[in-house]
Amino acid sequence: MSKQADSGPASVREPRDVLGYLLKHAHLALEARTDAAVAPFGVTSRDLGALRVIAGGVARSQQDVAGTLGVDRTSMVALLDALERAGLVARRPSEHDRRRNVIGLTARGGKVFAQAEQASLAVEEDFVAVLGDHGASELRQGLRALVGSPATDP
Amino acid sequence: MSKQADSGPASVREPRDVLGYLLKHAHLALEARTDAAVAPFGVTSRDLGALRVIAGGVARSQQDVAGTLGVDRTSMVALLDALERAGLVARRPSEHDRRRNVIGLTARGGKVFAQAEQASLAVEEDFVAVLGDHGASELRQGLRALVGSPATDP
DNA sequence: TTAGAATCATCAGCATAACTGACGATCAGC
DNA sequence: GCTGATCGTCAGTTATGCTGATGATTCTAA
Repeated sequence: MSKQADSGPASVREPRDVLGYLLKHAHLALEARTDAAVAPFGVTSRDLGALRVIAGGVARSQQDVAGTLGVDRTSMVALLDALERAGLVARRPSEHDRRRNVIGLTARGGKVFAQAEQASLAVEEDFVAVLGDHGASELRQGLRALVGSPATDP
Repeated sequence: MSKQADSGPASVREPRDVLGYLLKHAHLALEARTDAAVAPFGVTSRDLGALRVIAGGVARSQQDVAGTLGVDRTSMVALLDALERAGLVARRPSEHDRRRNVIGLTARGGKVFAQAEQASLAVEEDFVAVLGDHGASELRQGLRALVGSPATDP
């Protein structure tokens, strides 16, 4: 053997001390619960994210929606294909720039979004309940600060 | 067109108000920075996570490592294949249970881990610097609480 | 003691999603 | 008007998770 090195020098971080681990697992846990909660409405948490941005009415194009969500532009094509097939959103070419598609919710899409969003909110509140009201809002505050600052590249 | 519904009723959450969005993007941002910081050592943030668990010396099998990290057991095979090919870890059959592989760091693996972990720590500290010491520790605290509570399934 | 169930590492196959690069259609600036 | 950039789309590659199967091994119970 002799190829095996000494491998427990006491100074090794526990996974629970690693921020990346915490962020990943918190996200996975919340996503799993959200997916379960919105599945009855025929959508996934991913779909709901897109519906939310579209409902916000700020996005001017598919790439706007994709960029806002951090989804790849080519994945957004398929995502919207599915939502359109399900009758939840409608694409129409922009009048000002016919390269762009303007995405809007259909009447049915609006209803589904409202219901799924309510379920998602309930899941979120339950998820952060252990922190208490104060702790929950501080967590959001902190995360917003992290996400808000793009980088420190010296 | 008439198929388009009213799509901006003011009550739509901004992405920044959605916990899932915040967790996902905070994780992605940190992961990207970590990957950049540890790349010079020939590993990814994913590799580093595995090295960390292995260095901890608690894992008794590949599946232990995979389970701790939340990585699929079948993906762990390929991950360890790569680390082994790079000479950073070594598999050997357990003496007590020869179905299991005991994974250990090689001497070189220990060095790479130490260097990459240091770089990763620096990235983390820089990443949470905007929160201040107090805010950073509160964030970790909150996340630990979220990850710690498995579920509330009524 | 031995037969059947369970566990571990591995592999193959499928699904999802990110990424790159290309294309046609369209727009903007010179 | 031309050139270059942008938008949606498609094709192909890669990475990862999941399921299910296999062989080797261990455990359990009769």
